[in-house]
Amino acid sequence: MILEKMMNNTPVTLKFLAEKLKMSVSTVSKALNNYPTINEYTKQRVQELARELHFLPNKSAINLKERKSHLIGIILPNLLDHFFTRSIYGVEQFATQNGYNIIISQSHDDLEKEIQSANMLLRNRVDGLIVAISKHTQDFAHLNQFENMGIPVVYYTRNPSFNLSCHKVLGNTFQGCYQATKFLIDRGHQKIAYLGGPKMINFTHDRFNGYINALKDNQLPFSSQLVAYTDFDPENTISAIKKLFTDTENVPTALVAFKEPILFDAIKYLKSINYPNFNKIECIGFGNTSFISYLNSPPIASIEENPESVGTNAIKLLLQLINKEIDIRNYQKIMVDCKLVVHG
Amino acid sequence: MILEKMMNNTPVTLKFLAEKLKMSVSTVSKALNNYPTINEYTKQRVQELARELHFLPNKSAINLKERKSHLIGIILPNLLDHFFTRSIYGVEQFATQNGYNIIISQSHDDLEKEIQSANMLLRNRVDGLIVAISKHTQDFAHLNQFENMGIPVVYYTRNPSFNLSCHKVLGNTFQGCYQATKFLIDRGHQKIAYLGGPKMINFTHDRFNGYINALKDNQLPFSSQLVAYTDFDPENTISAIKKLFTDTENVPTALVAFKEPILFDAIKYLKSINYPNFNKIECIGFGNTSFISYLNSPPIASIEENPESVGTNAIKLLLQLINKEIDIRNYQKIMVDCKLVVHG
DNA sequence: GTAATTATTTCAAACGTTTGAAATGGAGTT
DNA sequence: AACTCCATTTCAAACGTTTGAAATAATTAC
Repeated sequence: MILEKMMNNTPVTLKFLAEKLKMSVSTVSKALNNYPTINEYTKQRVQELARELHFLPNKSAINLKERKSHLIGIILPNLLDHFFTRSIYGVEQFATQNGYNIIISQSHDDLEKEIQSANMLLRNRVDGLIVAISKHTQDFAHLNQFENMGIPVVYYTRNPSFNLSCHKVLGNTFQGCYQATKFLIDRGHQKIAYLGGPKMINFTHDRFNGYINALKDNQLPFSSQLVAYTDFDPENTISAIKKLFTDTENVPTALVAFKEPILFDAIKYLKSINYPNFNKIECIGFGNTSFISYLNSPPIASIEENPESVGTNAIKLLLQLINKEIDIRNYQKIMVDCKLVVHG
Repeated sequence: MILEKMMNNTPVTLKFLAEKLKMSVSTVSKALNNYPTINEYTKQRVQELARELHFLPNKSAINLKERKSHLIGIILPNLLDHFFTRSIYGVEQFATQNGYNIIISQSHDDLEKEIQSANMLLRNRVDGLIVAISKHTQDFAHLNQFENMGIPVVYYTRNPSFNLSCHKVLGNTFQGCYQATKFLIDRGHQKIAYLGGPKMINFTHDRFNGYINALKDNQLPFSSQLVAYTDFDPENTISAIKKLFTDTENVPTALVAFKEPILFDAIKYLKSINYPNFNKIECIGFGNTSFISYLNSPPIASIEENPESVGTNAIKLLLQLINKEIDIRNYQKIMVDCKLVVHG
């Protein structure tokens, strides 16, 4: 009879177990949750039957009762950037360990999609949100809704550039860039170029400062001729590289770049024009892409941003906020150090 | 008064709206769901207040009532392989359009983690599952649970190699490999090597067959000297390449490889040993990696596997199964064609 | 003006849990 | 025999929706 019930897939609920065992639903519930007031023998009987019938508590019911979803929302620009996929790994691991599941949504760097994602996650009543904002996010109404409803939000990596009060977990991009520049200085370079990224991404400036400060701390002069900016469009990178390497007499011998794909575009171009002393130029970029070993003029080192650690820090902070171990208005800022990885 | 209630974040529920409007909960519910029996004016009033107070229906409650979670589970080996992240894009788009959210879990090619993921998704009562199994999955008990509970499962890309009855969406890897081989033949190559992947991945054999058939259809002889197998370990790729290119008199002039990273390892090695006529060798691999443009001995073409389309097909099939437009026991097999992308 | 019809709203149960309060059934005490 | 006390179990309400059936109000027909 029990088997029969299983077969025509009537769901196995507390009520069903209770009927089989001829006891009340609450006894069954409490037995499964190991309440001290329940008799040991009763617990055994209940747990045994539950196992036998593959009882799975219905999460929707629990969530409704507990007014929790046990869901963490993540909004990020895309899953094609390994920084983000690696960061998810850190989030997922820690979240799962603590009984939360994650629900990922890509904004594709589009504000409209980001708003949609936010609303979707809101409808799903996520217990918290981790977000790397799109390039175009200036207005935060769709994200502020969460805090207004008491749902904590942690901004990570990409975050509001103006100092909006919010929880942040960031790569210590200043330190990373400082370290890379210092490394090149220690190798004897005097003229180190800096190839910056889109100015609208908030940490662009921090990286530049890392570069500047390393120069200053080592008594090297700063020259604006050695600095250029680009974005992810290879054309613009080529223009920037022309400024730095060909249309100048202040020729650099080393280069620190905003991000590896940009650096690769730069290297590709220099190589394509047979730039004199090309293989003397030492380059470093943010990223530590796994493909580096296939390049045959690879960067000398990479600035590893430890995305897993950024993710882990973000979820840890978020869980503290959810559990009210930290007050939601007591805004936190966590920096995760970068690490210089020397190749070869 | 209304504002006050909003402020101390009492949740805005149907009941709350009903009280404000002095009508019953069911009227409010029906008004929001646009029931024809509800008076137009009433609908207006309800919808206006709902908008004003940012009413968001509680999904847990709806899910409980409807016995649905509106959640699609995805289990895949990892998010670092662009094939998978691109496939997710296809899934996400279509799922969202149809009112489903996706919840992604990585197995890291570990059976134990895959089992955990499966159980987690089961507890969350996903309405359907899309899965690319781990390399080590031989036993399917943890995945069969879903169908036993009436939850449809679509295997995609990686799927049970023996012809287990199940729904499958696969890249037409035979056709892709055939096309690539044919392309090389048409360019005049007579000796085309085939570098295969791990034999435990089910579609390895299909690719090989594509290669073989292209040779046969074009009256080229097959030689086992021109075939070698490897996995993702560069050491093994080097051994395979030695067999194919150096320890033989039957020297190939072209190469079809199982996957691009493997092909890159091969190219890197041949280059490193200054293989004679290196730049005459024409290579093709599965993948169409975005990094190809940075290589300076890039493959002549890529076999684009259209992961987005694989994803879209998987979710479309899954939704048909969920909606019972296709019987769950009426096992489907969908092939998604590859496309040869010629570089340069 | 009453009955019949139609439009609209409300009732009430259900989905599957959790949990404090109340009830039950002994055992131990006097 | 009546009482207290404890262990254990059950009751009942609640979480926020949905939805068919029932009730009510408004309109039309005769």
